[in-house]
Amino acid sequence: MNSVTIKDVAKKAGVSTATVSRVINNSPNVAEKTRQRILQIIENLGYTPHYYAKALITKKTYTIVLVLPPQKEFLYAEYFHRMFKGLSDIIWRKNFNLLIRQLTPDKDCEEVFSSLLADGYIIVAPLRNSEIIKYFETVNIPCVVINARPKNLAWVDLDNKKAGYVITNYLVRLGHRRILFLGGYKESQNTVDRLAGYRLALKENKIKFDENLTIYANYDRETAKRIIKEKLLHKERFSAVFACNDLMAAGVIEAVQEMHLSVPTDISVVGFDDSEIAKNFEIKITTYFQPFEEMGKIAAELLFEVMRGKTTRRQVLLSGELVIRESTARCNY
Amino acid sequence: MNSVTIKDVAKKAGVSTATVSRVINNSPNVAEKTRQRILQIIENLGYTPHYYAKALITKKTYTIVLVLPPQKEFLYAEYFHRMFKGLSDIIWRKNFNLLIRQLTPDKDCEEVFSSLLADGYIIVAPLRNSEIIKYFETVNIPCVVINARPKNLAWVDLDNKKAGYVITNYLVRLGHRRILFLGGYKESQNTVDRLAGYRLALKENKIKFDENLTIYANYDRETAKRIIKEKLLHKERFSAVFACNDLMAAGVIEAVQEMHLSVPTDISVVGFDDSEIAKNFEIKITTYFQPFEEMGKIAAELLFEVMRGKTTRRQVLLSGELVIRESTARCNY
DNA sequence: TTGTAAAATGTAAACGATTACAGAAAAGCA
DNA sequence: TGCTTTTCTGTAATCGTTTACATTTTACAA
Repeated sequence: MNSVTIKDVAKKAGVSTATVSRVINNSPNVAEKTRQRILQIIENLGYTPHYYAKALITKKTYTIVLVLPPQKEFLYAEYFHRMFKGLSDIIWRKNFNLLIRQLTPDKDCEEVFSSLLADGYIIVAPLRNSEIIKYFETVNIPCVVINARPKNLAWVDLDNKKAGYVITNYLVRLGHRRILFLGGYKESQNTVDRLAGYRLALKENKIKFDENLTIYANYDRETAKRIIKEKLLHKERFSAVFACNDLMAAGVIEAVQEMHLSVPTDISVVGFDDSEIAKNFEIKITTYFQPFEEMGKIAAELLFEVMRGKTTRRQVLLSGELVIRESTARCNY
Repeated sequence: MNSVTIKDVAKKAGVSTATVSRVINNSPNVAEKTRQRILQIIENLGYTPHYYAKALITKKTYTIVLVLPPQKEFLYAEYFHRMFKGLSDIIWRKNFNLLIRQLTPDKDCEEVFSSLLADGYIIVAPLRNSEIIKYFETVNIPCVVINARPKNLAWVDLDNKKAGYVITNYLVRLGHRRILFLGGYKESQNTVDRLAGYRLALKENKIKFDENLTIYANYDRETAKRIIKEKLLHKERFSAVFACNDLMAAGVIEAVQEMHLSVPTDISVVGFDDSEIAKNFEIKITTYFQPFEEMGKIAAELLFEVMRGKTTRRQVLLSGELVIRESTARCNY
């Protein structure tokens, strides 16, 4: 590999490695003439310091690890990519390296991390009761969590309750009273919080909460489709669906259409995320924009703050925005 | 960070660091009793070897660098994610680290790489005349290139000429004779090769190549839309469009519809990539599936072969597959 | 010219591991 | 028992840097 070392440079320049090291690190105490000469030699030899050797002694790796949750689909998910864009921008701009690691369900996290040297960690959407969070809560290594809110760590997250509230309120103002809440996983914190917002909005509008109108489809399009079809078959009455992602919203629309009803005339549908499918589906889907890119960006910035020791637990709650498209309309009964 | 070192273990066990090192590395020459005792102590102390120190001496980093081209949009692109999935699967399974780096237009590549120690590199879609390729062609560091075909390096790529041929042939067999070729960038090798396939198919079918039917829209949806509208306004005659990605195909469909024509009745449209938009667009788009995930997977496997010194320039050409959906039909005039 | 302070450079230990070589302990054998 | 062979363990150099401290060189004043 890169086999020219500081010693080669030193020898060629007729100085000690210490001096070379000093010019590399811009130490002030080195004669201008020497500095120029050494710089020239470095250039000629094509020398670059050995990252690991340097890290070994300075204990700075200039590496950030991005830790992803173990779900297989995660790497395909659009929100991940948008977040990644935000993150990487900041990290690369600072000339840090970015190392990615997806957790596996089996592997003990400590084993993975203690051998994965880095200056900081960004942990994305950890599972509930995830080992990693516990690990980072104890070890005092700089880290920032995205989409989870551990008490003692820095994090950035979407205000899901507010989002649920905004969406529901919007539908209510369109005249809808029987709004079906279509969650992801029942235990997913995102879903739980959005449901809370949904219920709050209902309450404020004096609409009674109906348990039959809360169902879960694991963020999966096909599941959503199946469930909604069943509901319609069983004559469950609702005039609007609030789906916890756009994929499920698409499934809902398909289901409605296959039951010979129409969106939005008969049933209004709202998605979540503002992903590509919402923009391009045959009926453009009304949805709630999540600022993923900004989340990534903020997480990275926050991490650098944590690494500088400025803070260890600044916690940032972001808002998204309702994007109204074609899948929602006034309730007409 | 992880501050328990091999010395701590050695001291606690009352042996030398050499012995501890031997048990860590499963050297056979260590008494079973000692091994067990040391293993126990390692466990208790939560010791893990320092990655960088180890790398420094063994010259193995267990790290692969994924090098991305400098286009900003790249990180958003769906094909990147699919590829990434294929890659990362293999790399993580082998317990290697995956480091991602996007090139910047300004930064000199050598500077970036010589300080970025790793065992191997995967270079994705390098720009024509890219510095990196030249660099890797000279330095003899294990690497594999995706979507480019440098003579002296290992690579994996799609057979774009064949793809162009297959698509064009399909359209011809539907009765289309005036097929508009909508390329990405004029200089992009992908576009060039697909165009070659297109021309070959025309030739074999005795259809004269018409220069006016070859245009470029930079892989951009809006540009495609604008250009097609213009063509239609100027009464350019064509019954089918072969677009070099699905995004442009979507733009084409929009243009056609806005000119009060219909897809596929009046004009057939074929996209490329088989991305989400092709599956979900209001008219499901006929397209050419690119096996991105497989490409990533093969690239990673190939890289490991190269690293083992088995080969340095195995070159793999993959085929995709035509996916017929709703945007194409028989030519009816 | 000499003395002193400041600036430049060198020496050597350290970072946390591995490993060739040497030395000690154990085992095998007569 | 003593000698040889095998197995186990320790010593110390090494990887490529940085940096505290020591030393040399330079600059300047008297």
